[in-house]
Amino acid sequence: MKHWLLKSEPDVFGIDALASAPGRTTGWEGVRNYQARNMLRDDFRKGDCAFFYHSSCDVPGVAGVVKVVREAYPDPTQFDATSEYYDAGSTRAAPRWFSIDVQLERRIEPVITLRELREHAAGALRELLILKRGNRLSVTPLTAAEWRCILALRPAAASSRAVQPAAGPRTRSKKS
DNA sequence: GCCAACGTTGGC
DNA sequence: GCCAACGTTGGC
Repeated sequence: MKHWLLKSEPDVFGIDALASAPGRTTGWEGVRNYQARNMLRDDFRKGDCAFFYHSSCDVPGVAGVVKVVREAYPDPTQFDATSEYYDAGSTRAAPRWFSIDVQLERRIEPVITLRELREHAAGALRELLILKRGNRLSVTPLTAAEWRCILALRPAAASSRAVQPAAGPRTRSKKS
């Protein structure tokens, strides 16, 4: 099983939108970068896990965990003349862009911020692609070790018997 | 709004 | 194939 990080702008489609989508599932549409397209088309497998990352917003960071529930298929928005992702140069016979479907596994609350990820930039997340200078790809792979390291920043409550809350002020009021 | 770092485009 | 111009991304 592979691990991924998928960026989305919460103003366009965020974790709230995914949580309220039918089946908590969405098509990952609108990717218009060839390198990202190649990964979606060739490398994503049913059952792969991905982080849902909020970008271009007040608090950039990892907002949830999703699972790939459908492998690559032609991105329908490329054929939709009313869509901002419309691509007149693409045909149904030879589609240029591809989507996958992902389902929300769990939210991560509070969001694991980019700042927080950077605290590990000299250590376990040294090679994490989104921390590399200038990496703007909206789809990037992670190693299993990177995946575990990030997940360990917000252990799932149900899976650990007595996780010590992080030291510091308790300002959270969210229920789990 | 700024700006660095990319990717894409198009002339040659 | 080269490369300058341009557009986009995305954090700050």
